[in-house]
Amino acid sequence: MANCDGMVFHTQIASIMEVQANAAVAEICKLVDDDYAVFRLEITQSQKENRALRRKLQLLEMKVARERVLASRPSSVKILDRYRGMARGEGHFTGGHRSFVKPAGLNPWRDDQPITDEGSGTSTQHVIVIEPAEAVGPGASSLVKQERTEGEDPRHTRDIQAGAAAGVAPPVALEDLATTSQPRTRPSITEVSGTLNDVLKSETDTETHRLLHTGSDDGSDPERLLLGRLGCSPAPDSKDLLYGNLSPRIVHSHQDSSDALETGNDLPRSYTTEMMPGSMPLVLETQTDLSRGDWNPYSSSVYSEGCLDKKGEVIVIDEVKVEGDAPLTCTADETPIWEGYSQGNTSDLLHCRDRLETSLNVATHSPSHAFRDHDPVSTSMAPSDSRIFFNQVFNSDRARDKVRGGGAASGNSKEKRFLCMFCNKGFSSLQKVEIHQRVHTGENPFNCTQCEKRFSRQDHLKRHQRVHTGEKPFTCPQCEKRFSQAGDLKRHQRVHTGEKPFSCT
DNA sequence: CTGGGGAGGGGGCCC
DNA sequence: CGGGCCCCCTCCCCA
Repeated sequence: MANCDGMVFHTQIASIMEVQANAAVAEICKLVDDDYAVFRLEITQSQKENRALRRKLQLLEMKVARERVLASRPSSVKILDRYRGMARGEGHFTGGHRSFVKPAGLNPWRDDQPITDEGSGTSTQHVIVIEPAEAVGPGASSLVKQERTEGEDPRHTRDIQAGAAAGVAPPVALEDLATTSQPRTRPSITEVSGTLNDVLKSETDTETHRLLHTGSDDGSDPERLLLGRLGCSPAPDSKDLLYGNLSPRIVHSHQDSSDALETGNDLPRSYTTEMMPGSMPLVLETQTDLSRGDWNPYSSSVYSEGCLDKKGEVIVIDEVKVEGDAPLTCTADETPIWEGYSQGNTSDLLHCRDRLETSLNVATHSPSHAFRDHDPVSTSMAPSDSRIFFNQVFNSDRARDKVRGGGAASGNSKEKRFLCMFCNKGFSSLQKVEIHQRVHTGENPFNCTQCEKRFSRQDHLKRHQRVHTGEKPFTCPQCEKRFSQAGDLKRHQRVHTGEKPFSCT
């Protein structure tokens, strides 16, 4: 019985001890957890303070370094100052700039100063610095970004700078980048932009990619610039239409300076052909250069954009401004009599044209001389010259015939102030040049209701419609034969007269 | 080969 | 100045 009681007693003792032990463990755990939380909080706060102090230290060092550079290299500081202005939204670059990734090792103020969080791995810095570029358009981008990546994130930087250089990305808001950036577990981007306050203000635990983007380099690629918008390819042989010195022709466009430098004097074909209003179809949005006279005041407003040509010599121009005189051009089969003449020199140009007229047996007593002396158009082109250009454009036997013989050779009696924007040929009235330009545009606004044929001129349509009506108003007095065209009758009458005006030489 | 028909492009004149 | 008309030259095609 006593043994039984002892057993019960021991069991109760053990139970009590177990309960007490569990309570003690629980209490200990609770204490540990609380202390741990407190310690973690303190550690976190210390880390924050540590980061803040580090950044302040680095910014002070940056400031010192920048002032040091200011004393030694004013241009660099100018860049930085402009960049700071951009960071504050105070302005924009007036000139072209080119951005590149500056190696971290070349960073004058960040050497050996990687901003790293505690325990982070290797860090790299990508600093994109703005440098002046010679010929980049006003829309050139300016991108200043200092990025610390953990481990590696060079692709991000490359993407940003590539986008900026290619101009594919519009000016990007900082928040947009923040929303698209990958979430991270710790702050990893440090932005160095603008004033010290700006930087300090950016020190938050939120993760942001801050990007200063003041514009897009939308003109870095001349090929895309020229051709992309209108979807046309440059004429593969358009260069063959050109002769002489092309350099005086200047095209202002959004062209990357590097490309321009690479091409050197050998301008892109599309540009050079664009600069030849007399040789190629032109599409100009602006033609305000008075050095060329008041030629073609109409056409520039008619065809504001597009690409067209009868023989596929497609030229597309988007916002070009032409300076200097219109150069003479010549096809390969023409005698390059003006070769060596300096473009842009009016006297040379006129001299050249005199030789042209002489060499082509064009009547030099034509009013084009007086025309040349009094009309500003003369500085660019005379009608007799324009025929040459027309020939160059189409390079066809038909065009050559027009140059050698009749056609427009007879019409210099009136002042031809209206020049075709495609071939520079002069016309006496706006209507005439309008009609003529349909040759180049292929526009046939007059269509026959009977056969769906289309014509560029109303009188041609009317003449054609005699085919359907059977009307033949021209009757031969000798044989009573009837013709629908007066010219046909005249030609026919030579059968009776025996006149053969064309003899083989 | 020649003549004829149809058409394209340009210039001039008149209203 | 624009529209219409006429004239001219030329080319292409066909019978």
